[in-house]
Amino acid sequence: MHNILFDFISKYISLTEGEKSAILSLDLFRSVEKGTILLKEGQKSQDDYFVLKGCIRKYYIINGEEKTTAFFTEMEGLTPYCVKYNTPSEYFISCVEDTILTVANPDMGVEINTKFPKFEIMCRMLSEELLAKQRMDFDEFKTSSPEQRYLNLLQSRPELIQRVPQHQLASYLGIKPQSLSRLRARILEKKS
Amino acid sequence: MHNILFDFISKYISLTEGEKSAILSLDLFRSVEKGTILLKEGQKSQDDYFVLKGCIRKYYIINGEEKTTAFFTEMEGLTPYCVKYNTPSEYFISCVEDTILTVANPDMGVEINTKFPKFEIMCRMLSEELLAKQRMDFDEFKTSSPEQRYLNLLQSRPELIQRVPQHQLASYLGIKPQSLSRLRARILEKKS
DNA sequence: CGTATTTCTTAACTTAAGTGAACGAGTTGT
DNA sequence: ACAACTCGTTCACTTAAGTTAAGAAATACG
Repeated sequence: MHNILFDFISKYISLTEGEKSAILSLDLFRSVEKGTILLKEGQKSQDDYFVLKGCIRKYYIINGEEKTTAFFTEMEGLTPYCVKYNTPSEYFISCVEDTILTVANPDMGVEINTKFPKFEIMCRMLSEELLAKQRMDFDEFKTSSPEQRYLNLLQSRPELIQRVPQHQLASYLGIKPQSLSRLRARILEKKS
Repeated sequence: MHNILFDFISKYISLTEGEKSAILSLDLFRSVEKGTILLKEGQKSQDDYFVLKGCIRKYYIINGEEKTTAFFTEMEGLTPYCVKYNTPSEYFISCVEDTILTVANPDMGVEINTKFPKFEIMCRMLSEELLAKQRMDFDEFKTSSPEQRYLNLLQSRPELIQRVPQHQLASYLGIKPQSLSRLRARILEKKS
């Protein structure tokens, strides 16, 4: 389990054994059951998440309807907006599957960053990378039709379509479940 | 002009006079005419932009059609994807208005970050902030209809609607210019 | 100036997504 | 084993965006 985290970190910086044990001493690892809600709308939280195994989902409830805006799977992390700005959360986070993740809070971040300046560098690299990726994803979303977005997802994260219920996938694509069904039927028809 | 940049930086870290002159010695400032294309599709570039005054636009050309995905105005910065990954650019960047901006490259960043570690911290803070904002914007886009997105933009960046041609705004909202016209007419009708 | 070009709007028609309802398959709980 | 629920699909109908075309308004330019 720990190795998954250290393998990930090693993509950015190299760690000494001392640094590794400093991280382990923080006791970050959590195992969470499918369906567990990690964060609720209106709640204040200081927890950052990083998924080691499994899948978590971010969603809003708008006019009584769930609107899923993101899935985080292996090697993906999430700092909820409410953590950065210490405001009540606007959205929910729940586990799509049984999930193993790390839970950190900003205090730990500050502590680690002060002790080991290279973490500061890693955090910058990681944020910059995620920002670039996020902007790409946003651009792709804006410039595509729902059908194209579904086909893109089929290319880029085919496993997600298997792991996640259709109605959550639909709202992730910005459409209703019925439209996703229809759209898939349309694609099948075109192929034949 | 310099003060705009230093005021911005001072939101994150405080600078000594020595640090300020180190920045000024890099000769970052550029004045660019409306219509100038700063980056073309297919081109490799090492330039980061930060807008001090004016407005720049990022757009793709897909099937011969311009698809605008972002506008950057005062106090907003952009590191093109192709800079981070040293690949040919997938999009264009051009000036919507006469614009004053800073142009930096990663080497300067490395130089400054090594000399003044607090820049590293500022870069992390800035990236994290932009990432959080970007995710909020994406969520809002996904969870809204085109009409709602237009109304949101009217709230959040009213000046942009004045500064930018309608057809560019339309594609920024993910629709065709004709649909934007119609949608605006519809809103006016509702009000009365 | 006046002409050319770009930009915005309007209209008629097509296509696709939203809505409400119904149905069957699969799951949960008792 | 049965009832209750969730989930995905389908259908008929409504609404809004895409498409094509035309014309008005604003802008650029010789």
